[in-house]
Amino acid sequence: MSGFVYDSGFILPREFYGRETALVARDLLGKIIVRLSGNGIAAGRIVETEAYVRGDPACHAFRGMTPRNRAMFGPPGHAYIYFTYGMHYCFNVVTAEEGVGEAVLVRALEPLEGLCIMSKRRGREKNTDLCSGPGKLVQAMGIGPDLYGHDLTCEPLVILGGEPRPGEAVAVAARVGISAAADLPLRFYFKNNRYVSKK
DNA sequence: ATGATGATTAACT
DNA sequence: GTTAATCATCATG
Repeated sequence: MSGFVYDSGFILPREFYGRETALVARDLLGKIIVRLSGNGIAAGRIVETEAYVRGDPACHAFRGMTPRNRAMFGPPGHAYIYFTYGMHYCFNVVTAEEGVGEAVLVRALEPLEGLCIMSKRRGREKNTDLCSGPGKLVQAMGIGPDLYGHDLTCEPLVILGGEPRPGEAVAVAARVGISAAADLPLRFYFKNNRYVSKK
């Protein structure tokens, strides 16, 4: 392990995740995801999230547990990763309490470290096109189905503490790309941040 | 067994 | 703004 980002942070404790999902989604803004792999270290700051909660028809856990969503019903602080549109993976953090089935979708990161690795994985050069979307950041960070259910307090994929910068404001809006419960204000992002997936 | 759908992205017009 | 790419998952029969 190496890199200033990794050495300067602290790993978020499980208690951070074991709270109301919308709160976790909001508080995840500014936190840092670190991915260790054979290619080196990659890290990014979370700038956009969405909450998926109980009683929410847009939530993958809405109709109960299936082989696909079983990680959502596991302990908080673990990864729920799913495949969609026949070509993309998305990364979520399990929240609330075990057995409930709630999670936070991480929609965008501000790249901090390992920009070269990210560019290589993405096949794109522009910094703003590396992690500005749920499918993009998963690709840039080298996150795959092998990390399904992974404990995010452990390597090789961890989330470290971090705070909003002075003057950085949190915006709340409707979630992106869903048809059910499309009006709920469960999307959180940093206003005016260039790495957010959509304005 | 079959069919509709999707927490997306990139490439067009 | 529109659309093709591309397929696992899930509900239905």
